[in-house]
Order: sequence, then structure tokens, then C-alpha cells
Amino acid sequence: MEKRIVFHIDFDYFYAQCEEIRNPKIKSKCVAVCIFSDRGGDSGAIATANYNARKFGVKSGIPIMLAKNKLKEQDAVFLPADFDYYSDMSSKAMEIIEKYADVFEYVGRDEAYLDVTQKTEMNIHNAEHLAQQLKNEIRNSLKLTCSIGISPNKLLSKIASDFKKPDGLTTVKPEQVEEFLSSLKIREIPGIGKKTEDVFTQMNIHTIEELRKIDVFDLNKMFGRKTGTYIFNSAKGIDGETVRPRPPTIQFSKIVTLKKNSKEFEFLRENVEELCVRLNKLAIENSKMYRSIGIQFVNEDLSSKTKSRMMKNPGNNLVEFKKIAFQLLEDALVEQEMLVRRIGVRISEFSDMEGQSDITSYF
DNA sequence: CCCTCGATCAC
DNA sequence: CCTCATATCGAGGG
Repeated sequence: MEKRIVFHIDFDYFYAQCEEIRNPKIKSKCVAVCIFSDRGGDSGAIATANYNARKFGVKSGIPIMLAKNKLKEQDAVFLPADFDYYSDMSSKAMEIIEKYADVFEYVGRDEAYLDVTQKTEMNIHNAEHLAQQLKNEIRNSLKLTCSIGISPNKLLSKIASDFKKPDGLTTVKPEQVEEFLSSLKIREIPGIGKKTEDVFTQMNIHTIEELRKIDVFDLNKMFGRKTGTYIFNSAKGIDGETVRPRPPTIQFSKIVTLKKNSKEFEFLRENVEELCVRLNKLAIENSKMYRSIGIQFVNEDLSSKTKSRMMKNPGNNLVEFKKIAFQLLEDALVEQEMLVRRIGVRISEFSDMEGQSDITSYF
């Protein structure tokens, strides 16, 4: 278990690339894949954009309206997200990728880790050759491009796959780790987002080289034991996480944007009910019972509030589910000042059904 | 040790 | 102008 060779594979601008594959005519244009909310009009956000669009500042997460404004002078297409199609494309690609791995870890529709230590006999040249073959095979069979990072661990490979995109291949050998990381922005470390970055900016810390100078005790004080230690190790490229198949999902959630902002119980109740129905169906499809139920408000100002409750016993009875969800809603509304923009429901603390779903069948 | 809740990340 | 879904951590209270 001493040394490893790990790949991180990332499909380039995945949803937008899928759309280009389906309709190559749009490849020369700006392509933005949109998630429209239930408000109508252009309310919603960008899921992904191709590189033509990114040149104009259009990226995932920004409002559709803003993206349209940025691209108003351009030849651009705005397409509604078609997740079934992307999932199908993803499955086909993952099927190919698995074959190249000793151990395969699915991370999401557009991401995976591979441990290839055995397959490459721990040889970097073999690894680079294998990665190139893999890129070729998925390009030839699906017309899909991806970027791959190769290194001794998951952390470095993830950073490396992001280093050169699209269609990149980046290797970080053990002796190159320090040099590779030094010049990078701390934001490149997965898990360091906007908030964490802001804290370091305040301290005039921008690069990983600068980050390395901070004491682990100080980091622990600032971010807590787990995160502090994680950041400390990451700055040195240290990561012991093994590549392994993903454990089963431990929660399901659904959230909707309300037709209008509101804090009226009856209106919110109807929306919650709909979400309960969909989630309960999902639980049953997956043979899961849940023990915890939660609701979430996203307020007008985008701040959020959650309420949750644990049941004595796991179950998946829709009537019980709704009763608890409505109660949580009522409780949450008591102190509620602001209008609610979006409302969500969550179930967790799963246990498997195992045929004990219907106790009457025992008699 | 268990529960609830907010914060953060990242998509 | 602001989607959707999941996971994780830590504080605070029992």
C-alpha cells in the first residue's frame, strides 16, 4: 500500500459538450445549458457553458438573465438541461473508463477516480500511455473529450486534471509535488471555496506556497480540527484517501423555486406535499426507509433555514411523512419574518427495506 | 452518545 | 438577476 498511481478524469464542460455532440452545428457558437426555475421567463441559473461562452464570463451558477446580457452581442444558444441524456452519455463513458482501472470510483456524472497502480506496474510512462489510450477510446466512440490528472493520490490528481483543460493530460510525479503546488492559488485545493479563500485573502495569503507557512495549530483554530488538518496536509500534497467504490447515498432531497415569494402556510404546504410525494416515491424505488425528515427555506435574500426531526422508527409511509413535514413547516413559519423564495424537503438516516416494508405480509 | 441546525462546498 | 442535490463539519443542547 506504499505508493500508488491515481487518475482523476473530468469530462470537459460536460453538459454543454453533450449538447455539441448531439448538434455539432452549435460548436462554433456560445453554448449555455440552463436550469430554468418554475418562475417562468428567464428565471434560473447556468449549469455549464462551453469555452466560447466562458470567454465572456458565462459560467456555472450565474443567473440566466445575467448570462443573456453578457452574450447579447454574440451568436449564442441557451438550452434547457436534459439530464436524462447527460446521464446516458455519462454511463456510456463510465462503462469504458471502468475497464482501465484496478479500482474505479464514480464521483458524479462527469468525474471519476481510478487506481491504476497494478495495471501500470507503478510505472509513470505506462500510466501516461494508458491515460492517452483512455482519452482516445472515449473520443473515438463517443466524440467526448476529457481531461486527466495523474499523480500519487486523489487530491493531486484532481488538481492536476483541472490544470490543463480542455482535453488535457497532466502528470505530477512525486518529486514534482512541491513545485507543482507552489504557484497555484489556494482556491485550487478542493474544499477551499469562496468563504475560505476570503479568510486567507484577509491574511494576505494567496498561493499554496504561502499557505504552507501557516502552522497546523493556527489552521485548526481557524477552521476546526478536521478542516484545519485537511488544509495543512493539502498544501503539502499529502492525501491518504483511497480510491474505492462509492458507498450508497445517505440522503435524498428535492427543492423547488416557488411561483411567488410567500410565507402563507397553505401555499407552502401544497408545495411541500408535492415534494413529499416525489421523495417518498424515490425512497421506495430505492428500497429505502428513512428515519429523519427535514424541510428547508431559502428566503428572499437567499439566506436559508432548516428544520428537521428524527422519527422513532424508520419508515416510508407517505401519510406519516406528510404529517411530519407539515408540522415542521408550521414550526418554521412561527418565527418567520421574511418571505420564502424556495422550499425543500429532505430525507435521511436510511435503512434497507428487505421485504419488511409490508408488515401485514407476515400474517 | 444522539439530535438539530447553520455553514460551506461544488455542481 | 440566483438551480439543484449531496456530503461534511462543528457548535450547542440534551
